[in-house]
Amino acid sequence: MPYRRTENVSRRLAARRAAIIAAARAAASEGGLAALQIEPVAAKAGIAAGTVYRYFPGKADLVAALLGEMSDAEMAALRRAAAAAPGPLSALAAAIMAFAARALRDRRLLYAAIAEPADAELNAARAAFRQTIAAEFAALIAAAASRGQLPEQDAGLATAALLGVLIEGLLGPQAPAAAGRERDVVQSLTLIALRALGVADARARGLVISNQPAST
Amino acid sequence: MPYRRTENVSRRLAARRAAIIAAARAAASEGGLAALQIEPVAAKAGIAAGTVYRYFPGKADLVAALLGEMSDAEMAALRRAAAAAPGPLSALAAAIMAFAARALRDRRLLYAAIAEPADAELNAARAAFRQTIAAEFAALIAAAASRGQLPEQDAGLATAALLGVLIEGLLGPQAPAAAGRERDVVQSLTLIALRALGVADARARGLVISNQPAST
DNA sequence: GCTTCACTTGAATCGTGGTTCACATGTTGA
DNA sequence: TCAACATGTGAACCACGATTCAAGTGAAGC
Repeated sequence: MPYRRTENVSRRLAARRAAIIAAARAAASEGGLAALQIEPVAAKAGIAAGTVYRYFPGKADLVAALLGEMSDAEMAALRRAAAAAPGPLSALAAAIMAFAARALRDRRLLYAAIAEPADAELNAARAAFRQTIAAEFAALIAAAASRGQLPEQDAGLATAALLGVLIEGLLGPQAPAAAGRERDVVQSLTLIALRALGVADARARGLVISNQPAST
Repeated sequence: MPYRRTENVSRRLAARRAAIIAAARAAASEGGLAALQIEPVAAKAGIAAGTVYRYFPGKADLVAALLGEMSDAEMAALRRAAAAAPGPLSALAAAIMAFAARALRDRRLLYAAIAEPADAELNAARAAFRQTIAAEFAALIAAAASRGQLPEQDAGLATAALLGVLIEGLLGPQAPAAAGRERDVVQSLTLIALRALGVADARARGLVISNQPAST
């Protein structure tokens, strides 16, 4: 039996798989979904187009893998931000700011992932991505609501609205004007988001300021 | 000179053009953008595929025409709703409710028009559609702000956020649960939207109730 | 070195749906 | 009815990009 997959080879394969996903991320980040094509991605990863299909059954699976990675990273960041806050409402504010700050760091990529007009095949993967983030925010909202720090309201609608504020405010057509004043945008948008959820203006301003730096 | 276009023919042509747009609208309303294809639309309009190109240079132009019609209708409805209100803030609330109520009347169509993953060609037309609506809301926001009924804030961001609340709340993935309780959704979402803009919770509730029926 | 597979290649294939165009049919004014 | 032109037709064409696959390359064990 003259062939068995070696540890060494396994590592190489895994690395290549990761390289393909990284190439896909880079392509989407640079040129949006339009640039997320098999041939260019393969070229970026230094392999032939056909090889991609050794690692992913189809394009949809590749995109799903990329979105999965992004989803994990996003969730981790939100949790980290929330965990560092003193209370539920502050945690919610921190998570919102973290999301906004991260989004502005690579707007094109997030736009591609969450909002860019795309093939219907991607919708399932995209829905999962959105759902993951939505669930995270929903939990934070629920926590704050259970302490009476938010008014009674339809949780699903509130979560959707929050996502809407963030998506449209960060990625929407008027957002491009934000270059250079990311800090401002993050703070203003967080203020708006908190108000939308029912936090009084004055209180919201305080939360925005107390969660100041919003790095990472 | 043995041919000159007759009044009669002109009317027929105009009617057919309108029929094509209507067919496109129906297709999008029933099957989303995926159903908005030349051949099916032509069939719906009772003509051959090639004939569509006598009326529109290309698919993008057809879609643009449809979006233009929708845009006009939407703007008229918003203005009508706002005009009937007693003051600027009430007008804003009325417009928001009108938009939400109309959106729920044909969610699929609006989703196709504003948010559904689509070909990049449509983006220009779609952007114009969004821009029209955004401008309308921006004007209402500005009017209310100039009377001191809204706090100082970045107008563009506020408008984007408002659109985000509406789009995501009405058309987003979690929206489908709304069947049967449209009235509730319209009111809750309007409340959230007004709060996002800086209207205090209590005041916002009053505005939502006073603009009650939100018909048309 | 040699056999046996896994992995890689990239040109050819394929499906999709918008667009074209040679031809057919209508319409007008004489 | 006829000439001249507009309008309608739908099958053929085309571009695009995902996917396939027969042939080439490389690693593992003998």
